[in-house]
Amino acid sequence: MPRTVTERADLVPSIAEVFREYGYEGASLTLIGAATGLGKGSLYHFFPGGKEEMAAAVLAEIDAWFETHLFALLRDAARPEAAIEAMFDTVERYFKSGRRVCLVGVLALGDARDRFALAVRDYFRRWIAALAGALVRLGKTRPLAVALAEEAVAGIQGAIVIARALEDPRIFSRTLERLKARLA
Amino acid sequence: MPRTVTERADLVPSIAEVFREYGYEGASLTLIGAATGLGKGSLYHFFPGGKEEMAAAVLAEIDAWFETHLFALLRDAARPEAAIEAMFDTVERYFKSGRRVCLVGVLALGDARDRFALAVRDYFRRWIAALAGALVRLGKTRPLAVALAEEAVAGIQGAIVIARALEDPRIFSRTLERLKARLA
DNA sequence: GTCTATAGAGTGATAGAC
DNA sequence: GTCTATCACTCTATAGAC
Repeated sequence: MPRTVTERADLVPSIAEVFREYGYEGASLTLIGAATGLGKGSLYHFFPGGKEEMAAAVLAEIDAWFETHLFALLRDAARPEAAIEAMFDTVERYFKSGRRVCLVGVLALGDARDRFALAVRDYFRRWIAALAGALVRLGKTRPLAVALAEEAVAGIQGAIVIARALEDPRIFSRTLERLKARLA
Repeated sequence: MPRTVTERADLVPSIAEVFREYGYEGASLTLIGAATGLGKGSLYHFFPGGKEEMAAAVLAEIDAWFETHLFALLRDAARPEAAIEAMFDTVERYFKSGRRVCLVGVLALGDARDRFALAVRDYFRRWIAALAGALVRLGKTRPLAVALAEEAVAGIQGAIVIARALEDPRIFSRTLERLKARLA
């Protein structure tokens, strides 16, 4: 049997897509095995905690991605205006115009929500806080900035739901444009 | 063996809560049996198509509820302004300030989405169309009315996600207030 | 007897754990 | 790959209303 060395980190993106497509309950180890090309034995070698540890690893990776590609930029940008503009572009591309769901949002709605409640809450809190901070630096009062940030982040999540429901990616892009205009 | 006569329609609300709480995959017949107090025999007597028929019945009931309590009012109201105001009140109460998820939205995101795609698409289409119609009668141009209706319905779905994620019902009510103001 | 509502043991398949 | 638990579902049996 060949010994093709695999890194745990290399598995996470494949596993993430299975969770996104089938949800936490629907993502069976068989599906995850097929997506990664690994047997159950190998999967348990990398993730002794089983399915729950796999989902936690996926969540951590998503969180890290958003932290570096979105939240940090919103917090540190010299020009908050440009950072907000970039945020919407990044979101548009990341969620593939609503064809790709937000796994964090799916977990928030689903039955496994209690298991990942901390990570889910933290992700959305930090997104809203980072966006609100950028808006404050744009000259908005703090209460208004927080309100607008909440509206934008909720709007993005809702746009994913509606785009999937109507099977129409254009409504996702359209909604993002409107949300962007609300922040200006 | 007691013969306590049950109506199929009486079972649907209990089954609905199981689907809402556990999702389509997570809602096992054991859970549904416990929630309804019925054995598998009875469940299959009322729903020969099994779990899928149960979910379809739940979706149909939700659809009918929204049709009479929301969509019809938006379409027929003499005063569209009042109907829109009432819509937000009804939504606030129906979703229990975001503590109760929207099963239609959950199904739109989940893996069983293809099975119920028609019903899900129809529900959101009719909601957006009814709200847009009311906005037109309020004097908005049709394109603006459609844009605002899309934004409001997506915003409601997003507010549910965020309220669940942050475990904070107040953000749901707050977001609904802001969405209402956007339509005025 | 017949029909309807009920219960639940038993089916094979597949789940996640190891 | 092997394990046990659980899945959706089938089937037989039964009680009572007509």
